[in-house]
Amino acid sequence: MPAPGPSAPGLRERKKQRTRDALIQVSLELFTTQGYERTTVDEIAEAVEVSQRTFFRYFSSKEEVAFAVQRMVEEEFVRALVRRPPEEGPFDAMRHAVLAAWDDVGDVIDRIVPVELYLKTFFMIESTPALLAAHLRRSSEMEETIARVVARREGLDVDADPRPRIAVAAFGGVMRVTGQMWGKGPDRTLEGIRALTERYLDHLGPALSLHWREPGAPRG
Amino acid sequence: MPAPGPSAPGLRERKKQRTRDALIQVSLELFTTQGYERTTVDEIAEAVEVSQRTFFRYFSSKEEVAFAVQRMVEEEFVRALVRRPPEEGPFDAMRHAVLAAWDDVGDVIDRIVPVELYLKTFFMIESTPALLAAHLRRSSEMEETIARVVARREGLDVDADPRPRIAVAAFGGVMRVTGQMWGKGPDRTLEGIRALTERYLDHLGPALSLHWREPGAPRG
DNA sequence: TTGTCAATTGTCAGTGGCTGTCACTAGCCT
DNA sequence: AGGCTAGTGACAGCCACTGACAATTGACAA
Repeated sequence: MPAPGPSAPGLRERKKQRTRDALIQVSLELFTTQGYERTTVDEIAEAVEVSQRTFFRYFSSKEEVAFAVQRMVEEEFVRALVRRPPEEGPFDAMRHAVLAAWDDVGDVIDRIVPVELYLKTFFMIESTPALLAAHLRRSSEMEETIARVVARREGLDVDADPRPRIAVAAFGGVMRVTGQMWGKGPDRTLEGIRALTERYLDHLGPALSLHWREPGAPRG
Repeated sequence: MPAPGPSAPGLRERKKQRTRDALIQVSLELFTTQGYERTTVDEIAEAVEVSQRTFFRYFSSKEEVAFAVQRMVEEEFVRALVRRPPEEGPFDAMRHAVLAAWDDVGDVIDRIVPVELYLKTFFMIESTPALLAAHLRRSSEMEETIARVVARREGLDVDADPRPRIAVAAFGGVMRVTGQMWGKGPDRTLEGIRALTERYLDHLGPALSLHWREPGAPRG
């Protein structure tokens, strides 16, 4: 019997992982080629050779599978943010975290699906009303998470001081515009969105990168 | 035959309007008392004594009816923004427009449903995932509209200069946080949300209210 | 190896949002 | 009065999603 190292989680577990990956891959492929609405869950299930019921055991909704990869990207960003040195101000930290995340996600994504497919998916999300709505809700949850991280970095209480949430909301707003504009523009590559991120943040930065710890902080 | 003045749009038209208003009122009442998900379209239709099919002829989805009043509020804001004097900077204009809108919407809403019901609806939207998603997507469309208004005011081209969209995104982000915090807080009145709006915008203002027309404007 | 347990899956039936179709009713207009 | 047509109801059907139960299969111990 082989020692169950960290790379041998048992047959059952591996099978599950394979099914999950297959569902993601097939879903994104169908979504990006035929469109999200024109793809039925039955179709996906059939292509992966599982029952429709099983699909819903892996993903609680058709929407969720569309965000499976996106979720990894977001987690990468949060990790990057937590890693930023504490002496950085909130905006610098967020800014550097996004850019660092864009540098690293390529590898992370490639472990599940081709980066190309992820980019197409991202574009599809932006242009499918139902998915755009879901995306924005997810972003908003994300912002809450980030606001808490920022607050912790600054030693503040999110519920007592509105500044973390406000700053993150403004930052998030810019990130969303970046995503939209990237989708509309011609350069649909990872480098493209990274460059755009940098450029757009430059517009907000000069106006917002004040240090909160300095005197003159606004009242509670 | 009575002269069809502006207040006499024909029996058929009036009947339609009454059906529509009834659908809105009943829907919001049911949504806010039983919850959105636990209210079926059949239920609404039955209460108004129309067929389910007719409901969908008035509103393209169950979601849409939930935003019928919200839509009026948004339109009020855009009107207020357009009315702002051109010498005001973008942020001052948006800020004053929101506050002016909060002052006026009371009357506008009351023509259709009690303001009380609208406030309860607003709260319900914030706390129902499916509606929150829809709300955010609508907000994002709203921001695009506003960005164009702002750009026109400043004599800019939205597609050439990213600043209008970025500024509006940041502003919109703060407005959304305001809505959320209002929902979580104790003071669920129109005055409450107006005050909170003012307070939160004060936090962003000092950092962002620079004049774009001054020298030192960022590059393209 | 084999039997048992528990996790995973398939099948089936049902709910609810939403759409197309078609016949019918009722306001409108000459 | 009578034809026209907007608005409606009734019906059938698609699809996302869920609960319940039975069948299967990997895990693990005897």
